[in-house]
Amino acid sequence: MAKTTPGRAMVKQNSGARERRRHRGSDRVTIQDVALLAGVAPITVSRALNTPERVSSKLRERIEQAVSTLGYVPNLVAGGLASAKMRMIPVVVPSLSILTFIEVIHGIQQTLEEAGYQVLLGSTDFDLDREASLIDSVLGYSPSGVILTGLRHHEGAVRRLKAWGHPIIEIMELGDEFIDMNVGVDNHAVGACMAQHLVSQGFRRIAYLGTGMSRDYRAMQRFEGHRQVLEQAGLECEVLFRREEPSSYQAGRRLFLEALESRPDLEALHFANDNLAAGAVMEANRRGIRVPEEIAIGGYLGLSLGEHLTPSLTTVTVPRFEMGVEAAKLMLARLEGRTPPSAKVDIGYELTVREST
Amino acid sequence: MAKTTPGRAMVKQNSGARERRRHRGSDRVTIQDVALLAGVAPITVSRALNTPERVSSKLRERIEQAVSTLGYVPNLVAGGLASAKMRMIPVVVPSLSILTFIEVIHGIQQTLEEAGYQVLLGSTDFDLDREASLIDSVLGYSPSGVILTGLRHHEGAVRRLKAWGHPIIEIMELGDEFIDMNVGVDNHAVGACMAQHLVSQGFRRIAYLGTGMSRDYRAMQRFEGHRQVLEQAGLECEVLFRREEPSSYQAGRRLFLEALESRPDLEALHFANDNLAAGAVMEANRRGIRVPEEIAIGGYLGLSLGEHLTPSLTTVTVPRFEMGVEAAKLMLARLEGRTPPSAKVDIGYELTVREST
DNA sequence: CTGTTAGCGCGTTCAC
DNA sequence: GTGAACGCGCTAACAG
Repeated sequence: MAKTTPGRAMVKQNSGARERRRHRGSDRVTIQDVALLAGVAPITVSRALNTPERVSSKLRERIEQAVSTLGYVPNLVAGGLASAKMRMIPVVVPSLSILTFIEVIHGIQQTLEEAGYQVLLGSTDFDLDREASLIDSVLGYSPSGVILTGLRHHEGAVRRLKAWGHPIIEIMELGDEFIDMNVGVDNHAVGACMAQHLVSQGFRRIAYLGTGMSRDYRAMQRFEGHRQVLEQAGLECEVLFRREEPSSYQAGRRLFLEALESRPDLEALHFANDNLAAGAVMEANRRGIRVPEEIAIGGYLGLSLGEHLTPSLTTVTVPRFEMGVEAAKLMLARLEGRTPPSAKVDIGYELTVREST
Repeated sequence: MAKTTPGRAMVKQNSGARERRRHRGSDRVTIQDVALLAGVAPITVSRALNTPERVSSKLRERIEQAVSTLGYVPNLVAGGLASAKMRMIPVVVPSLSILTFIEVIHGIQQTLEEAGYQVLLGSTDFDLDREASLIDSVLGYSPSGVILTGLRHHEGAVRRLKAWGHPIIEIMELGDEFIDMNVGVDNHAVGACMAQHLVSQGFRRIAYLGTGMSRDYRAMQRFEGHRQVLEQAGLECEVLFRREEPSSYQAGRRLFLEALESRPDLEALHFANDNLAAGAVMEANRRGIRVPEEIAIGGYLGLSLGEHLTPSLTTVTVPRFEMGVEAAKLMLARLEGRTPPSAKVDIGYELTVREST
């Protein structure tokens, strides 16, 4: 019997493998194959991979050897089912065509990927119902946590999320009624900041120009900050909105021309973001209108473009990439069981005064 | 016995539920709960959800009813394990800080999400080893397919991918040696196209200026196209490279100044992309250098910015969003069992002549 | 068209 | 420090 052992072992191995794959044969290398080769139990392989410190270095080495000779790649789905946790974080944003969200996602992705988490992308087109169903479906992936945009969501979704019990971060906006954690910027203060700057520069006839506020209520919050400052300064609050149109250089150019036409006595224009403001500066260049001598222009975001235009653009800069990084760090802290100092992070903003005002 | 049936049924249901959750109690609603409420077998619920046409409308209705009263959300991980397919497509790109990739991702994401697939984001920082390990780890999610950037990959990764047996699309670049499917643009032709334009405009002293080619070999392919055209025209091929630096408006401005300084007799500048070219135009504006009278500027990409600058930018436009959409469509075709007309899609490009040349 | 049975590959639980 | 047994929730395979 002893002398047949090797042969029998091999036969058993083969037939065992075939047996297991009787029905739906994926020919993937499994933890079982590794265990067989390393001469240990599957669970030991699992431990060697997930909690190496709980396995003797001798076995660990043998297992690592087997892993690399077989080219074993863990089946994260099986692991996820067993442990009810996938190393995955869905990030749900309103749109991927708006640079702001992209930059935040970049920060999130970079930080999470370094820590071994993958980012799942979802976009809602600013529709809270779509957001709700998207949230439901991504929860089906058993993610480790979720990152959402804004503080306003479908009521049912909020209820389900609160019951869910895993880390949730709401980004972009700051407030008191968040689900779990909150990283963002005070939109109202941002709008007020630029308005304050324009007023303090001595401008009196100031207009606020924006697009898309019917979709993105955060743009409306910034406007509200602007409005209050003007009111307190006793100034009239001129507005030019194109609520349905997305922001673009093109839209900025049009808005600029319209404003000049309808109110030629305007002294300063506060644009809802740098895309619009940059469009306005470029239109002014094309028409030979001097900025800020004939009319001043202010934006919001801190797009790198604004720095290079002539005149360079005064703006309120929000650290968007850093916002993503902070959100990811907060997420990781919670995932690793650390208790973050605060569940709410104000990412801040900065008034960047340049030539256009 | 008969009269106790309802009671017993309830008891059984409850105790059964408890029993199942003996060990690790997730209190999630499962397909089992739905089946119980609808009075059918779990598999019927599964079918009603995944292939509704194979279930009688009567049962389907009852099941839908049960689903919504219980608020059942499918556990995609369990389904993924059972079917060896998660409705998920990893998209692996070199960088999320380069707008081009973002726009392609946008097209992919939008198209796939409509079809009920989620996009998993991965970035490699142009490192083929990182790409290889990223590929290995995303395959662990049992995705339905994979989208990769470029045709050059780690050798082992290519081998494993070829053995994998699911749809794989390589984007951005066009070639004959692709793994499974290929959607992209002919970089060599793109570079030649702009060079051809500049030569045909009568420019003779032409320089090619680029950044980052040590990381992104596709930039080098475009340059090679440029070089060949100049050679055939009997012109000298001037170059100014900053191989390590990423592209930015800032880099474009510096490159522009350096070129003027080192070779004041240059007539036209062919920039490796619109970020650089736009930077150059903006620097020219700032210095009062007339474009194209004193020096012409051409770019590549078709960034919307180029259209709004003064002078507006001549460029070779590549439909990046559409490239993503096409890649996603090809993926979907394969996933739905349709055989696409071709495994290779040339997304094309267009010379957009504007004021800067 | 519907149900029964048997896993998918791994990690948790409990025992040694 | 290591292993055996079991089940996570769902679907493929086969039968009726």
